[in-house]
Amino acid sequence: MAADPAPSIAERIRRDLGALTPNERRAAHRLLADYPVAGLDTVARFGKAAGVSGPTVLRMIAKLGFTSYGGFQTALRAELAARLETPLMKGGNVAGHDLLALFAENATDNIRETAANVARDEFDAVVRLLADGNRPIHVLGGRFTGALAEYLVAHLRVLRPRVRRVSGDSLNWLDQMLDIGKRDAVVIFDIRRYSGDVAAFAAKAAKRGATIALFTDQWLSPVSRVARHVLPAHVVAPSVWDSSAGLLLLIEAVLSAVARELGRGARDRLTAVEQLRGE
Amino acid sequence: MAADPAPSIAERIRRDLGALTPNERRAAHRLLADYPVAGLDTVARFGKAAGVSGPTVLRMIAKLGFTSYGGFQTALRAELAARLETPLMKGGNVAGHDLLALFAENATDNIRETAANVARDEFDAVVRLLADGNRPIHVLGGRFTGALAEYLVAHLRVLRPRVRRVSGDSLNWLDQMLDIGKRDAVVIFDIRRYSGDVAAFAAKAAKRGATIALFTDQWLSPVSRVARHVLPAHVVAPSVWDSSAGLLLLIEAVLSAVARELGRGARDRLTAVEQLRGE
DNA sequence: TCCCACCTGGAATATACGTTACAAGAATTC
DNA sequence: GAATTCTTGTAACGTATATTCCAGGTGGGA
Repeated sequence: MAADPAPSIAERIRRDLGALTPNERRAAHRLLADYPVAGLDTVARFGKAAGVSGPTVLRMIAKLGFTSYGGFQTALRAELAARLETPLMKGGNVAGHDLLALFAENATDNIRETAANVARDEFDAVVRLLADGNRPIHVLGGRFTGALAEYLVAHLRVLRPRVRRVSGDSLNWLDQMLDIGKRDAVVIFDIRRYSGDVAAFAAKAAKRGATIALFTDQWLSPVSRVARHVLPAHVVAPSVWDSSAGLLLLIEAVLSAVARELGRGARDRLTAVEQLRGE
Repeated sequence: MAADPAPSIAERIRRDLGALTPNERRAAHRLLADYPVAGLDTVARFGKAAGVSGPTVLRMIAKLGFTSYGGFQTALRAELAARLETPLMKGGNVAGHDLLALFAENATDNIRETAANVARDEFDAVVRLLADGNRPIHVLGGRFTGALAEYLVAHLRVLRPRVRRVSGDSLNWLDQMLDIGKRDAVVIFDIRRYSGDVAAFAAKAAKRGATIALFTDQWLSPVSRVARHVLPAHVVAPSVWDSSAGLLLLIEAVLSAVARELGRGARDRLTAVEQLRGE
């Protein structure tokens, strides 16, 4: 009930995320995505789950201010105990059998969780990346996330030039890979079940030196291992499929922030586009 | 979600409590009292907290059917992860009112308003329309809503045949109009600023006798005049553009309802598709 | 009262684990 | 393009930990 005065470990991670090295950040993301269970495992298994080595995990822990892994785990356990103490029954089922109301409730949960778990540094970094008008942007989505990729592209194109959606089937992707180099940014959408094709594309792009930003679910697509920035959304839904509400939140918030970052330049461009359309 | 079929560790303890020796029982009670955190500590500390020795703890664990303390802890962690998966604020509230939090709040508002204002009869009618597998479906979106159209199509295609997205620019639409007749259903996405092209397409399709379902904003696109069913969403956002969160809610809820309506048929189709993909 | 079966914890042991040192590689700066 | 700093994983190390063994203790039955 009462907000703890001392910053929780999760908060500390989000705050210090900027001071971490890329692989350390990967480990931190893994912890946030599977919080706090991932941290209760052994160093070796924790590292393996995050795709980094044990020492990297320990360095991450050290930068958070813990002198030993044991102390870190003790803190996690204490936090967990405090949390589990308060009954976690979330207010009884108000939804009843109204499907729409049920979905609305679920979507708001996902959105709240997503907003709470995204590291602000990562968010800002992605915004800066997309707001760099000189840097070419390539956006790729999977089967269902392709629509989200299109959503992002349709809006981003209005704000800035050099935005391209990587489209067609996976065989054509490779052709489009030729244009990707060190200065390019690649935005990937990938939620479970993760697409092998998308992961392969991301890996190749990373190898070519491109900066990769990943929109994924809370369990993190394997692409997270090669991604420079990761924005995880909660996606669980009472349905056959997961819900994209959290991802959409991230996209819309990023777009708005990019527009603000670009300022007047984007506005001019926006009105110019409108004018062209009007004719 | 679904209650796990395997008995939880806590249940196992309660069941086997009679078979335990007095001190083993003390350890078991300690675990139940501080579940599952106590069991994630070291054997020595666990024992000390319960007032018994390490070996006693291990014998207790062994009687529960675990061959090693490590295995026991792994089981506890797995159980904990499953339990925490259900929405539950991770790591407390995020400090400060940042952009993401602002958007999250706004999105939840939109979603709540949308759910409150959609007529349930209309919702059900749209679901029945889309669940009619014999009726061809044509889906059309505007510049920004095109992505939402694609989202709907990508999912609906898995559930049923005869789903087509009306794509390309507005000149090509007319060609695709030829296939549309009295038995066809046309799904239109249109939010402000409303597209004249889309409205024209909808009017023509209506004239040909097609049944039109419209996803729009709270002020209603002019298409609503020719539409048979209208689902309005709230879209206001603190940004350059409106938010599609409410529309996405409607889409996902409709999809889930259609899946339920189609029942086993859709499931079979869904698994068949997955199998094809697997090859 | 003695005996026996069963608990129980202390101490020894083997192992898994956290930790540290180091060298190779990547990124950055001049 | 070269030099330097930063980043990262491998391998060796020492320690904390789980595990085993055994002796002391306890309670119940003849």
